[in-house]
Amino acid sequence: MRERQIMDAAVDVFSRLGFHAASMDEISDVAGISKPMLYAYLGSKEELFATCIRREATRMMEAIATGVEPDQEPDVQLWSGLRAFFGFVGENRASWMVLHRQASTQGGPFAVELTDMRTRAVSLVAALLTQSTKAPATKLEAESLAAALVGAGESLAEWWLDHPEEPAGVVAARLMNLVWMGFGDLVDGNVWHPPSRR
Amino acid sequence: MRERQIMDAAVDVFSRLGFHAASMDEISDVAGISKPMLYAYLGSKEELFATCIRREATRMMEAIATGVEPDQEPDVQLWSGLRAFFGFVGENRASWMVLHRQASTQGGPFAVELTDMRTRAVSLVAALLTQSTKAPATKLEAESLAAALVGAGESLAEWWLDHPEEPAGVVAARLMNLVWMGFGDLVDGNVWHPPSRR
Amino acid sequence: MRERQIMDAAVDVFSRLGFHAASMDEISDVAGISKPMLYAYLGSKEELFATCIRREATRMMEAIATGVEPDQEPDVQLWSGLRAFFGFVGENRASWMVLHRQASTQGGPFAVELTDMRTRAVSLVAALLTQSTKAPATKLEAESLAAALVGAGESLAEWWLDHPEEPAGVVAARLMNLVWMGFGDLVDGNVWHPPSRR
Amino acid sequence: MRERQIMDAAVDVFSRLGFHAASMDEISDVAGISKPMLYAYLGSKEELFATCIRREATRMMEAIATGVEPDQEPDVQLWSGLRAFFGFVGENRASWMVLHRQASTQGGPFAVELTDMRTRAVSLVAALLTQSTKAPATKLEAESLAAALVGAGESLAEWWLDHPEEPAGVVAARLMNLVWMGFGDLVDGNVWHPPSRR
DNA sequence: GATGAATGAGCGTTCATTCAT
DNA sequence: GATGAATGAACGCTCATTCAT
Repeated sequence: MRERQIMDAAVDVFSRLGFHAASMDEISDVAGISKPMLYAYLGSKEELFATCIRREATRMMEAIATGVEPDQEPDVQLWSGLRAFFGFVGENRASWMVLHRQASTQGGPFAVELTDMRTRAVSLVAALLTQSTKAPATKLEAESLAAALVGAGESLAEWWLDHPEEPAGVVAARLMNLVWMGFGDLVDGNVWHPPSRR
Repeated sequence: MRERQIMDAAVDVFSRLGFHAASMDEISDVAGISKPMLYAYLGSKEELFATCIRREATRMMEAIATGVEPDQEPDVQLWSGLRAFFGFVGENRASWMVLHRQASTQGGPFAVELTDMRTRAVSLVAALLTQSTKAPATKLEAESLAAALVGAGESLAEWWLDHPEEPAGVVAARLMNLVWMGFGDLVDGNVWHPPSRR
Repeated sequence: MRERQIMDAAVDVFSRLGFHAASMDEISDVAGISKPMLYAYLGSKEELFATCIRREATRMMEAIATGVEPDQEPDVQLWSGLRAFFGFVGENRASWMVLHRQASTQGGPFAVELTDMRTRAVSLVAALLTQSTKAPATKLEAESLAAALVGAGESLAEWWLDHPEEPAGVVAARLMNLVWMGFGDLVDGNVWHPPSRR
Repeated sequence: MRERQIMDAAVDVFSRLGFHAASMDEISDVAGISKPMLYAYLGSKEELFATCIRREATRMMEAIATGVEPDQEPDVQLWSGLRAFFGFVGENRASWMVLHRQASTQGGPFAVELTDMRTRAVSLVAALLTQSTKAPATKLEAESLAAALVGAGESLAEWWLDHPEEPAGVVAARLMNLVWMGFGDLVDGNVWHPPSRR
């Protein structure tokens, strides 16, 4: 499909240059089509950007939803989710950047798309937290913890880009340990292991 | 100093409008000087922005360094660091926005400044982790965990911008609990408390 | 004929939107054909517009020629001509607008078509004037007076577009009185009446 | 004044090409300045056009107001007005075109400027007509006759451009004869003469 | 014969940047 | 040292015009 090829180019350019610095000229160049075609297929620059965000958000959420194992214990669920997340980021650097970085700086229409995705992600984590009988987490608490988790994931993913020798699983396990065990346990030498090794 | 007054204006305008939407005209207006002076003192728009980032990053690192209590137990050190961080963000919204939100979306020259700051923060936390006798963390492990923590802090701070009704202490405590106790303890109802209440 | 249907659409669109705002897309849409066909039949946008002007000018001149009664006294001839003119304008707003309003504002190629029509109209009136035995009008005099009369008619017709509540006959009679009796008689209360009431 | 020189260029270009076909590039070229200066001095294209119309309308009305002799008989007043009008048009072809032709085709903001001027012109003529005791002209009648007169003047002025050998006074006298004496008198050989020759 | 799909060229507008004073 | 005035270079967007089918 033609739209697909254009959006790929747009995600590439947006993630490299940011919304404002990206020019429709460059996007159409990268896509290998003329500017009028770009407008015919995807509308204005803002519409194009919003569409990019929506598409990438959906792709990532689907990757995570596919990877997660909903019938397992909470820790296993979180573990599978993180693994899926790092797997996706590892293979879709541009997607992730356009999705999160860029979208959060441009106000207005884009905030909606991002809020949508964050809400879905937060719901997932919040569900995990409130599943457990003993954790009477408020909505605000769950939300903020989810935000922290997402940020930790993002930051770690970025760090990972500078240390590509580490496999995705190791990086994911490291974050899993941080958020599940906490530094408190870690400094005591207690670590969390995937279920197969328990 | 003349530079000081110009930079204050720049941080104000950049944080309100973002890098691209901010115009040198407006910055010079707010600074109360003419545009040629602006260029004479701070160079190009990009240089000015990079300088802003550098200055604000330094201010923040200093605030944290001042707040942290280096002779205490690791958890107290972390806690005091987090409190200082969220305290700074709460009182310097403009600094923080220009620093983080804007810088992270503009490609190229600015990433360097941001990476610098993140590296310094990561080093601090990594030192904390390796201080502890029982944690045989490799340098790589410590660094990645620190990266995750810093990211969680950044992300939570950003979330906080949209929920200003929460007091700084509450937000900091929430992150402290997450990273010290871990979800594993949290779902069991175990929480971390500041030293005065132990 | 295919051309006929296209030109009808063109006159409609041109008169509604003006030359520049009218797009070949809209004209082909209204005509119910594809754009390549539009170009095949009528050439460029400028050619199409010129053709519209020519067609509508011809239609109008024919309407007037049909309405005029050449064997009557000069005043009756003039009267019947004016009546025919205002009758045509009243029933062909679109024609008239595209013809006059639009054509007169676009420079260059279109002026020719308009000048042609005006020349033909002026010739008719000039002939009327020189018919009369007692008027030793030079060719130049007759032509200039005719030009003035035609302009008065055009302008009054345009004024009429903004005051559609007036019947065609009243407007025509008003111009007839002006050009036949003159202000000199009008301010004395002398008016001209159509022959049936003499 | 810099504005003056820009407006002269704008009137020139607008009158040659029409509102839409005129480009800001060409106007700035003709004015001998850069496009940003054009925008700095006169605002957007629409504002520039409106300003042109306003200026030219004012110039013309002043020329006529200066030429007219308000304490004379109605016919002398009209005569002096017509003479002033043709004098102005003879020396300001571009002004007149941008003023009348162009303004009447563009809707919206420009109509206001034009309506203003037409209202002032119509008032003058209507005052002439209603001055005379015997002419109980309604407002509508006066307005329409004034429109016709204006159109006749315009058309004759245009005809004049193709016959530049005729002096302004002769052309003005011809229109004076038409509108004061009417064809009825003219075909009988009765003509109107300026007061000095009566 | 007819068209869907494509584009070259241009427009109005803005802004970082720099002379002339 | 300081500035008002000026501009080169883009940018988002549109449209008359034409291939490939």
